[in-house]
Amino acid sequence: MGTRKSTLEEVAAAAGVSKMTASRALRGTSDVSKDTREKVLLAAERLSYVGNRLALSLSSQRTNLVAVVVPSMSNIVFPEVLTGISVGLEGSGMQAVFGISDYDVAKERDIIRDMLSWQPAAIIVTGLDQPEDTVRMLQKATIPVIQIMDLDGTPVDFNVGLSHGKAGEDMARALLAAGRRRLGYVGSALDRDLRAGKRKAGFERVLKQNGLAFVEQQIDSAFSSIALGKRLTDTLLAAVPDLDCIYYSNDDMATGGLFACMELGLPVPQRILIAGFNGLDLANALPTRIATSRSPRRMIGEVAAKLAREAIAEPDGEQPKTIVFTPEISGISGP
Amino acid sequence: MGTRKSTLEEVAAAAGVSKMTASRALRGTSDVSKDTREKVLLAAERLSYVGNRLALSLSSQRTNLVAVVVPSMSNIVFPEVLTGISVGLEGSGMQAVFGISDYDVAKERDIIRDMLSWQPAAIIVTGLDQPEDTVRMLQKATIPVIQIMDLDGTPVDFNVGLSHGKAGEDMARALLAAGRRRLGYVGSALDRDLRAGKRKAGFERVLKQNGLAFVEQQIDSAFSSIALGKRLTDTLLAAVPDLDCIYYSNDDMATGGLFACMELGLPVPQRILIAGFNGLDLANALPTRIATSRSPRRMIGEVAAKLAREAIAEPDGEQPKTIVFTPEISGISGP
DNA sequence: ATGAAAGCGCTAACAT
DNA sequence: ATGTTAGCGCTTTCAT
Repeated sequence: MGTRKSTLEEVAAAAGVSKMTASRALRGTSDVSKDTREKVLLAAERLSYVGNRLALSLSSQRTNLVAVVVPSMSNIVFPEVLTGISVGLEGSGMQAVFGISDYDVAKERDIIRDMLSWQPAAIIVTGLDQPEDTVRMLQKATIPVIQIMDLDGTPVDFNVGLSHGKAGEDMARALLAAGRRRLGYVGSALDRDLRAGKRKAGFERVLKQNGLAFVEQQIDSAFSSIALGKRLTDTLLAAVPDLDCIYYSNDDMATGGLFACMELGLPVPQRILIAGFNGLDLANALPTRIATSRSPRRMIGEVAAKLAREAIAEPDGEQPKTIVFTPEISGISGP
Repeated sequence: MGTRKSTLEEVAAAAGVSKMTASRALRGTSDVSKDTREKVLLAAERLSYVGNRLALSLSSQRTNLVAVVVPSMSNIVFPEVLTGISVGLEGSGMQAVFGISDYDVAKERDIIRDMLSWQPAAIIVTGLDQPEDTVRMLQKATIPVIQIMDLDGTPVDFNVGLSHGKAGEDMARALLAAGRRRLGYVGSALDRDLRAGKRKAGFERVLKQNGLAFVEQQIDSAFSSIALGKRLTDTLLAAVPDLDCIYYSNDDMATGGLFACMELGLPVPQRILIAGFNGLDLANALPTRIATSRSPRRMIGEVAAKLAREAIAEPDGEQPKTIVFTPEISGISGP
C-alpha cells in the first residue's frame, strides 16, 4: 500500500512543468516538445501515476463508459452477449460497465438509474419491455439507448435483435413440416423471461392455424436448467407418453429433456423430437442432435457495441434504428 | 431525448432552497425539515433529476465501485463468480465493474490501470500470477486488493480461493484409489489457463509418487469447449485405446470426452473413467456421471465481495488475509 | 435547520 | 510550445 495517490500536479512539479503541459504530454495531444514529454512520462512512471478519470470526465464532460444491463449471468447466453460487446468496443477506448437485473423490473430501474449517474456515453439494455418510468429515464438521459435481443415491441431509440414471436412461429412450422402432430411444451420462469413467453406464443399461433394445440405442458417457476428440463420432461412423459415432439423454452431445458429421453430409452428424434432455442455449443456437441434456432447473441452484442460507438461519434448520424437478425433452425431431419 | 440534464443547482432553485439543502434532502442526511425535503424531492422528480456520480465521487473522495477483472466470459465459471460478487455486494450500495482480460497479461495490466483510474474502493482480480509491474500498480492503489480462485502463489493482499495444485493431487489419489492405472490427459490452452496447468502438475506429482505417468496426452492451444474435448478424446483413444481413465483440464472438456466415449460405445465409468474439474451443473445432469471436483466459484465470489466490503469499511480491521476453499470430489464409485 | 465558501483533479478556452 | 484562468457538479467544512 504505502504512499498517497499522486496527482497530475505532483507529476508536473516533479517534471518541472505546469499542470497543463503535463496533462498534454500524458495524453499525447497537441504540440509538446519531445524533451518535456519524456520528462513528464518519466516523472509519471516514477510516481506510478494513475490518472483520475472522475476528474477527467467531470472536467471534459464526457466519459468512455458504455453501460450494459443484462437480466442474468447464470445462463451462458448473456455472458456471450457481453463478450460480443467487449469485442465490439475493442480499440475504441470505450469501457463497458455491466449490471445484472435478475429479471426484476424494479431492480432493473434502480440499476439503470445508478448507471446513468455515471454519465455513460451510451447505454445498452436487454429487451423492450421496460415499464414507463424506466423508459422515461432512458429518454431523459439524452444518450444513445440501444435495446438488444428482442424486436417485438417499441424501442426507445436503437434496436438490435430478433423477433422471438417469429422464432416460435418458424420452429412450429418446421416441426409440423417434419410431420410432428402430438406436441408438448416444457418451460420455466415464463413470467420473468418474457422472450421465452413470446416464443411460446408464436409457436401456439401456428399450432392454432393448423387446428392444433399443445397436447400437454409443464411449466415451472424456477429458472431454466438442464436438471429442471429433465425433471419436467419426466413428468410430462409420465402424463402423456405418446408425444412425438416437445418444444422447450431454451436449449438448457431441451438438453435436460434429451437426457430424460435417453434414460427412458426413447429414440431421439425418431420416436420423439426435442426442440429448444439458442443454438448453444452444448446443443451442437450432444451425442444426439436436438432441434434448435441459433440466436446470434455474440453478434448482437458486437453490433450493438459498434452502433453505440457510431451513435456516440455522430449523434446526428444516419445510423439504422433497427437491426434485424433471423435465427437459423438446425437439427430437424426430414419426416 | 430532449432537454439538457438537470443539475442539483436547478433542483435547488426549483424547490426554492440552496444547493446544500437540496443535497441533504436528496441524500436523507442530517436534519432537513420534512417540509423542505418534500419540496426538494418533488422538484427532483419533476425534473427527472439523476445525480452526477462523477461530481459526487470527486468531491467526496470516495466511490461505490468495486473493480473486478476476470479472464473470460466464455466459460460459465466466471459469470458464476460475477453472480456471486453481485450477491455479496447486494444491499451495500457498492457497484461491481467488470473487465475481461482474455487470459492476456498485457491486456490485464491495461484493464487494471483503466479500472484504477475510476478510483474504485476495492479491486478483485483473478489469479496470483500477475507480472511485477501489474503487482506494483495494485500495491500503489492503496485500496484492498482481493485475488481470487487460486491460492498457489503470493498474494498482494487478500486471497480467496482454492489450491489447484492440491485439487489435481487429490483427484489423482482418488482415481488411483479407484483402481485406475492407465491414465491419459486431455487439456487446452495450458499456456494461458495457468490454473489448469497447476492442476495437471499436481496430478502428475501424485502419479510420479506412485511410479506412474500419463500414458498419453492430447493438448490443444484453443480454449476449452465440449466440441474440443470430444475431438481430442477421439484422437487420444485412437492412439491408445486401452486407457482406463482420462483426466481433463475441466468439465467442458470432460463432457466432450464423455460424449466421445458414448459414441464409441465405451462403457463409462466401467471401462473408462472420465474426470474433469469444476462440478458444473451440466456435469451433474449428464446421463452418465463423470468424476469432478466441485469448485465453489459462486461462493468464492460472494466471500470476496464481503471481504471487500469489510476491508473498505474498516481499512485497519482484522480481516483474514486468506480464505481457503477445498473442492469436493464426486462421481467416483468404489473400485 | 439552512447557507456560503472552498475545493476535489482535471481539461477547455484563452492567452502568450 | 507552454502557461493561466475558470469551471465541471457535487460535498465538506464552517458559519449562522
